[in-house]
Amino acid sequence: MRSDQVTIKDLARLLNISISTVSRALRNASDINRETKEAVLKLAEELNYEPNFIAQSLVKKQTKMIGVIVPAIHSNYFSQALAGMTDVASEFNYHVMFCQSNETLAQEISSIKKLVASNVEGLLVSVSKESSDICEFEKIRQKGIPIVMYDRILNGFSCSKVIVDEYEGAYNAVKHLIRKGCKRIAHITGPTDLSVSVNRMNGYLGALKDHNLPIDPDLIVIAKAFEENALMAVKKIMSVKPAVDAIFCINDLSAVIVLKYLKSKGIKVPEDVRVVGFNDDPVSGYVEPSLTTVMQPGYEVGKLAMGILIDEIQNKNFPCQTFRLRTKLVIRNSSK
Amino acid sequence: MRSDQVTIKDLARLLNISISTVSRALRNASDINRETKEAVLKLAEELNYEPNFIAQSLVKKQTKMIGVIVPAIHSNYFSQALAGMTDVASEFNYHVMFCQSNETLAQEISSIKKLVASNVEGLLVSVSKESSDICEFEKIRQKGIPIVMYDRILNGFSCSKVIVDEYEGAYNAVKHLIRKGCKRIAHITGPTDLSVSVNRMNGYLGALKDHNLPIDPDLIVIAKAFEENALMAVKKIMSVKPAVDAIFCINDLSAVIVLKYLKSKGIKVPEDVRVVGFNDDPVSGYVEPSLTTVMQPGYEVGKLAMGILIDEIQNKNFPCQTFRLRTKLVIRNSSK
DNA sequence: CTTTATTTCGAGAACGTTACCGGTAACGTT
DNA sequence: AACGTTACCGGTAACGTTCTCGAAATAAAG
Repeated sequence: MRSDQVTIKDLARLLNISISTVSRALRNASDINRETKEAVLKLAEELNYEPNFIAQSLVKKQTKMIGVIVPAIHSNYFSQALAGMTDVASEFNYHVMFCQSNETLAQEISSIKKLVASNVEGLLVSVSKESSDICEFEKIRQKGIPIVMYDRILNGFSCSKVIVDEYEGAYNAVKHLIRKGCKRIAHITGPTDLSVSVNRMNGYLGALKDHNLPIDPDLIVIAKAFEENALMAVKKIMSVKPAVDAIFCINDLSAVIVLKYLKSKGIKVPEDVRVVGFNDDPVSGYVEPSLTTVMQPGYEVGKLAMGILIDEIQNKNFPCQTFRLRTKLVIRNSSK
Repeated sequence: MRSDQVTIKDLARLLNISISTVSRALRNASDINRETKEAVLKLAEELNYEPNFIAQSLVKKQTKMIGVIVPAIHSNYFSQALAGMTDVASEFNYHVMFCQSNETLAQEISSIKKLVASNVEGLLVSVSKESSDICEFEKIRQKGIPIVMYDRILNGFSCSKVIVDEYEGAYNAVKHLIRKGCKRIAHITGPTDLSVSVNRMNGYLGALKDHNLPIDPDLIVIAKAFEENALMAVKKIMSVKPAVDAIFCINDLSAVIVLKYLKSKGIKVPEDVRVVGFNDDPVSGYVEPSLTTVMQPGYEVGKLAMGILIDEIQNKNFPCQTFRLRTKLVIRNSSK
């Protein structure tokens, strides 16, 4: 903040009128003479006057700032979401203040506190993998600050939420495999307490059930840290008899590891085993064979979440609806 | 901003002391009695008092906010940089307000204006592909707001800059190819007015010259929109006689397209043609064969740039140095 | 017991703006 | 001539802090 800033006072002094009049002229109120108003505007232009946003914030009690918490900004999906958010925010003249939680609860909480302390008017949060506690968020809401959760939500906390329909995405992916004639479809999932794991797993189970395929517990393997444990998982899966003819992976990076392993073992994809991932990460278009995957509309999630939040801020009502965006199955060579 | 906020006034009233004393207690000044100070702190804790950041900003003339402009937030490199920035910022208790230029000059300018109007204390900018005009930035600096440019810099504008040594990166990549025995090394470059193109091209030329290899203009092909024109470029290159034995690409995505084309034509990589990219995009580890590439330390660029900016803000001196971070050649199968 | 130093505190201005309340012309109406 | 409208404008209090200055209370020194 510069100290040489031109203020409303300077304009008033130079024009020999009161600061109230200048203020009125600037935010074109009704009770002001056209000529004086024009004089003020002209001088303001000449002196390059810019209203002091901080001072305005103080009296109007609004900062036009929105806090966004992202688990990890590298990650194609979240950066897409962030892009959607900033686009909508700037359309409505809001600013976004942005923090990373780096997937830890501690950083998440400290970020939230910082954002609240900077008087954000609303919060957009996707919780870290560690988070399950509601009470921190309850505190924020008690202060009257609206929260919209996106993607990684906390079920116990009531607020507006924007998520993608992972169940349907997984369901359609597995249905696609079944239509291709697969009968023994394995699933590599994540930790059972994560909503991503649960939703995608349920979609998998639902599709099997609806198509009268038996559910074989041996074909469901947990990869605790996702791609880091995917290799172990695929090894385990490929050792099961009778052999599987498809693997549905919780995300693309795991699927890529699976593809690599299968190739190293001389197992042909998609002829011997079909593989499907989740996310539509850029890699999936580049691997060999290219990977069939479930596209999540990250940009749209961001746009919608920000739109809802701004609406809640401006209308001061909090409907607590949950919006579920649809995924899209992107069929590539790994399942053809 | 909530209206039910506990203020310093409330504390004063409840304790029957003046607001000045409360203020002193809160920012532990020297001239205050230990007991009263403790009483204030205790009550503040009980009532959950949080200082009003806006009010503090107004009188202290500092907002603790830094504006960051990114050409495009999706893009692994820039999101890495952003991660580095936010990490450093939060370490020094600064906040980052973030805008996208989406590679257009218009959005870049409007973003800058918005950020300045919100009283950011400094600006971190990577210019869009369209930008070449200095005067907008001159205006900002005249207001006393420090600017640090990172990655995509404007040479004509004097400020601190953080870039990666693309020349050296390209030079080493080409040297690596030469060491592998390559003699006819082609280069797919970008538009000639972009600094990325120029720097990498110069590195390529430098390495050839230093190793006494002739420069063949037929082997340098411009792909105007990078990867979108890479296919045409590689076709042109492969039609040149005598045949090339290596292709150095301006970025990884172009290189991946090159790899695909060569594979489709039955040309073996690295046996017939070696390929090297630039950026160390995540894809490069997943393609087949995996891609040798030049790693740019995005996270470090962000950290360093933010560190310099904060230093300039706090010490109010603007040394206008240029920092050049080193790249790292990541050797994978496409050049082995 | 006065004088001086030290500690502790309060009053009030300031930061730049908005918003409310009232005042003064000028004009028209009765 | 007295009154009511209207149009325009100024004074001033807020918003929640920090900061300077001086005053009061206490302690130390003579």
